[in-house]
Amino acid sequence: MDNKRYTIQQIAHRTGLSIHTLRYYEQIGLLDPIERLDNGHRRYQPTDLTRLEFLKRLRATGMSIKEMQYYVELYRMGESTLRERREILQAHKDAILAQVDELMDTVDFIDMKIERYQREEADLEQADRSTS
Amino acid sequence: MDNKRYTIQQIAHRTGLSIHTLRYYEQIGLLDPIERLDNGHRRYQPTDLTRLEFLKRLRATGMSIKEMQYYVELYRMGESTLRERREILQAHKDAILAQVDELMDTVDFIDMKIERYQREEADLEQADRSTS
DNA sequence: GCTTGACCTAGAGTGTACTCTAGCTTGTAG
DNA sequence: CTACAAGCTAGAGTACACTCTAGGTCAAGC
Repeated sequence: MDNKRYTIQQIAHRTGLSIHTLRYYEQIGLLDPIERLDNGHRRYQPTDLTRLEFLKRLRATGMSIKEMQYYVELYRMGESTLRERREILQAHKDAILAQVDELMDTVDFIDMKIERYQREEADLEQADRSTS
Repeated sequence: MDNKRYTIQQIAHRTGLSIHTLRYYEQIGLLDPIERLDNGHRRYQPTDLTRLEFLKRLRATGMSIKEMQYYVELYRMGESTLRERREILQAHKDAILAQVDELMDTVDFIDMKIERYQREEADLEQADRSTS
């Protein structure tokens, strides 16, 4: 059941990445060289899709391309790098949690500002009514 | 008590923004023109600091410079834009909460991967012990 | 009077991550 | 046979948000 193959277009749809980006990711080594048909067209495998979904999550949570390249490089080196890869993931998780903290602080901050604005808007309407 | 003034360097320290960035933010209109000494040196007021801290939060939570410029423009137009400013803040808050959801999903995802790695590391050690 | 350090402006340069273009090949449908 | 869609490569271009440089002014300290 690992025999499915996808065109670059299908992968673009499934991942939400552009065709350009998919070729770019392969070029910079985030993906292993993709299997080709005789005419040179790429045929992606399910494992490529899995990798892309993982990479997409890392990117979306602020990991840089450079860091992802390093991670993938370790992955290629095999099980001797398991520990370092785990440490990278743990560090990234910590970074995400710190991000969440900052985001939630700002949510509180914005909430206060919104409340202030709502009071001011109400005051304004009040003033309007009394002058009309 | 609104009579304090700060040099650009002091503001850089307090906000964590670089001197370059402070001048840049003023140039693109995120700050109102800063008060100057006779020799042309900027003297920042507490209100400038407040604005910067607000802008810094918006940036850190993913608002683009363009959006911030628009917000500041509305602010300059006075109370007639209160409602639109509130709506912008509410939309930004929603965007932040969506971001937090995605971040937390990825934390779960990474946690699973870390656990898997830990099991694999343990297995490896086991194998090591039995062959040594 | 000279050096030093903080500041100034205008404009050029940088890093990151894509994103697009030109020119080409190939497979299928009419 | 031709048109068209999908794909290919190498390399150029873009958007964003800074970041830095060159060349200058100015005030204070030795």
